[in-house]
Amino acid sequence: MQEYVPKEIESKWQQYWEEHNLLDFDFDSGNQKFYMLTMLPYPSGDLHIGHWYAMAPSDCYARFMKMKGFEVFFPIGFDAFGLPAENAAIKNNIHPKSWTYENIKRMQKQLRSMGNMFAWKNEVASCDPEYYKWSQWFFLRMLEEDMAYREYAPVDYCNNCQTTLAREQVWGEERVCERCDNPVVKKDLNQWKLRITKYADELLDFDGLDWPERVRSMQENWIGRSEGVEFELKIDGLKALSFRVFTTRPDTVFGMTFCVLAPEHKLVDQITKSENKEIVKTYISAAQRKDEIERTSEGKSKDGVFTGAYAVNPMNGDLVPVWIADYVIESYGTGAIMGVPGHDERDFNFARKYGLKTPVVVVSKEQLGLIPDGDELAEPILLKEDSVMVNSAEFDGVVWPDSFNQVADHMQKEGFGERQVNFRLHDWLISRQRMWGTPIPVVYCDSCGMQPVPYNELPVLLPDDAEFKPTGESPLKYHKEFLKTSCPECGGDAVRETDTMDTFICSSWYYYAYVSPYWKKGQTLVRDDNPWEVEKINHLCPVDQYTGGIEHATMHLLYFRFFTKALADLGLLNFREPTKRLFNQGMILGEDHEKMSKSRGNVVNPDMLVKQYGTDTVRAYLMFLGPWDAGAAWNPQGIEGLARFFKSVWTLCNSYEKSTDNVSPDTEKKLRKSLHQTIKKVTIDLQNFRFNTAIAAVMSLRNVLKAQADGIGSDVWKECLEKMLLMLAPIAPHITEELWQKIKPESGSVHRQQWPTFDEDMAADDLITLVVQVNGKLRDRLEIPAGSSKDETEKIALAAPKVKSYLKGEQIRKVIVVPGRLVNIVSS
RNA sequence: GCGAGAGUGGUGGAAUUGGUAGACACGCAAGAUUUAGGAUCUUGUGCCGCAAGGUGUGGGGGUUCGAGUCCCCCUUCUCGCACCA
Repeated sequence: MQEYVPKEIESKWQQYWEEHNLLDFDFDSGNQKFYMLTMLPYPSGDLHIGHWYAMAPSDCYARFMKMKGFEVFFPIGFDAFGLPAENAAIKNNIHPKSWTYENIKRMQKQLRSMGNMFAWKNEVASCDPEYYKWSQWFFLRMLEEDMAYREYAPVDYCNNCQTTLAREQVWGEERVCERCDNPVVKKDLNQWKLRITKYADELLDFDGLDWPERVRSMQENWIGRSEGVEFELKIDGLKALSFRVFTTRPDTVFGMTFCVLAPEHKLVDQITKSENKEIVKTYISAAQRKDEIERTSEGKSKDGVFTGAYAVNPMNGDLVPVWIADYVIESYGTGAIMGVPGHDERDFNFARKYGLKTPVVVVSKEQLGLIPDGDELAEPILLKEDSVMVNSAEFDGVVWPDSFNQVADHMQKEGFGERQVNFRLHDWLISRQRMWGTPIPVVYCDSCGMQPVPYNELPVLLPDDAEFKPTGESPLKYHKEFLKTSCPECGGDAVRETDTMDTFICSSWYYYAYVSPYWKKGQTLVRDDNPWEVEKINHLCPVDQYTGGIEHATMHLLYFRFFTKALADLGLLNFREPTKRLFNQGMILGEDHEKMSKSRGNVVNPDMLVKQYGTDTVRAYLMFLGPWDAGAAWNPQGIEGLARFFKSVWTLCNSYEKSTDNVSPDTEKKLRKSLHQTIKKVTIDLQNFRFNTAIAAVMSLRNVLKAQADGIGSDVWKECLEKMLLMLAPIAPHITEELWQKIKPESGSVHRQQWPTFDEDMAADDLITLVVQVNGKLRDRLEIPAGSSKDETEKIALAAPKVKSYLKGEQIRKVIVVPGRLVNIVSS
């Protein structure tokens, strides 16, 4: 028999499967569908080991489900818009389009070398006009429904990348750009936004979703729902002027000794007394000049300035000074707060710094007898549960949560406040001042204002001849043919929007695009179109199992849920969650346990590994490294173990041709038992994405086979080999196909076989190892029949000589028997 | 600070409901085979000890006949959020 040479068989089978449509999705199969989805890759130009780590186990699961009898849809595509293409364009003087399509071509080849059962016929690339015309179409529909809107607003802007950034693209305390690590600044621009906040509450509802707790809590945290009260404060002496504050602790309102407005607050100018103008102006311009780094990293010390104005506490008529301070953020809540220093850490620090009073208005029940003096507080009282209101007029003695409700009711009744739910989540800012993205399909006319591009003019195409210079502005701004157009309303001169969409738009609906790729290709679109084949989308979606990296927990995974809900409300989908089940794989790290990067020199090249070991070994090793969700550090030596394993599987299968009718019943039994135990373990493990232990179980079966070599040629031996190949088929599709064709060519592809089943009785041991402990310490192990009763077990254990010696002279006080497992003898 | 998760041999990692700690692999050691190297095979391998035995899952305490697993305290690490009112 020939040697196992992976590269000779792998490309052969890849080609064979594709040419014979062996793994294609068949709508008419009658089998239950299973939509398996792995996050679509960005075509960076080289398939990284991280892609393998994400996709190989995913493919294994898809193949496993196929063998289990499901009709599996496992598509792939490319998230092909984005900044790297533009940077490459500027650097190499090449159009981002050419750069991107060259990369896609290269990556297609690399992806094919993985041997995944990808549905290549359903492939999409988001930079294809036939793809992004639908992104534009969705935008127009959302615009009609007021789900998209334009707003002049301060935005995070990266001077280096010359673009606005969504909040989640700004990282860390230093507030740096996620791409280039440069500090982000604030800039006022007219921006397009999508009303994701409309779905804030629904996005918090994870009912019926089998998602990792981690992602759920990250999303909850991100959405940041908080229940409170919003109420109005009038400015003393300027009764027409008022501002609103949001608080989650209305029960502490009697402890308000000042108010704080964010420096950007609209009212600041109007209420500032002339004698305070100078200092306020200085403070504001200082705050503006400070970039975000300074503003947040300044030791969190609270500073601010007094405006000279006073506000009226609507509960008791008290006058409180109005300050401005940059610890209050314009974009959260109302951009203004009530300062209750007795019961809030930040307010406390602020009050102590500026000599403001810090009265106590809620205490614990224990403190009721001796209410602390506010002036002597060393720190604020942050108690909420079971807190009791004091120094609060008619509300004295009211206990949380009644205290919240009674004050809220009072405010509502008196008409100056009401209950309010606040979210940290902001509307999704989708404008990007970049060229390589989906053009936002609107035009601006001098006389008619903003006008949507008519549906039948979609797509608004990106020019192929834009010039890339490092000017910092979108090349679309200088491209006359693109820029200049006519108004769809009046026919007069108009200019196109030159901003493009955030690429998270593309990835918010790609899994629906897969179902009917390039649907209505070349056709003129109308408003009432369906963006996909309705029967197909309803049959295949939602996605049954989604897998991908945890890094997308609050961005992509939130946006794609939002998009599904929005599209459902547009009547385009009949479900509201894109996927019920999500699994996040961990990250693959370098040998040094650090993130892989070129600068560290710890990057592992999958192409080299494939060349050396073959695809099957690389796939299997990645799955063997550890639990998939935990991630793993690359260990260059470990892969040898998998290479050896497949070699030995190959060698073992040579014995298939041999035959014998001279096998001991003992060997036969051992083999059969191991086989069924292995099938059971592998089936359960694969179901739960525990690839590492599944592979370990097959390795154990291999070890048993080697130890029972006298069984070679027997029927059960052959059965073990066959089923071992079936179990390995999803893990190592090529070698198993090759060997399967050697031993059972008449049955067709190994990947079209039924997943092996197991029999509990066959898997059961008939002898078990009984552990005998004396006073909790292991003293002996005995082989006893599996079905032994409690009494029998106890008798056997007590009779064991070793045990007896430990019990000499001792009195037995208690005997604990766990049938089938252990006996623990407790002696005096 | 808040939230989530994790600390098990030289290494990656296994351990149903609390019931044999270290499966499976890597590495290492000895041996076999080989002209040599490589490859392959066999055996061994938590730590201390010649052995009997003792000891052992980040540290400390507790519950229990019995704890890697449950409870309390501490500690270290990773990730996410962070002046959110």
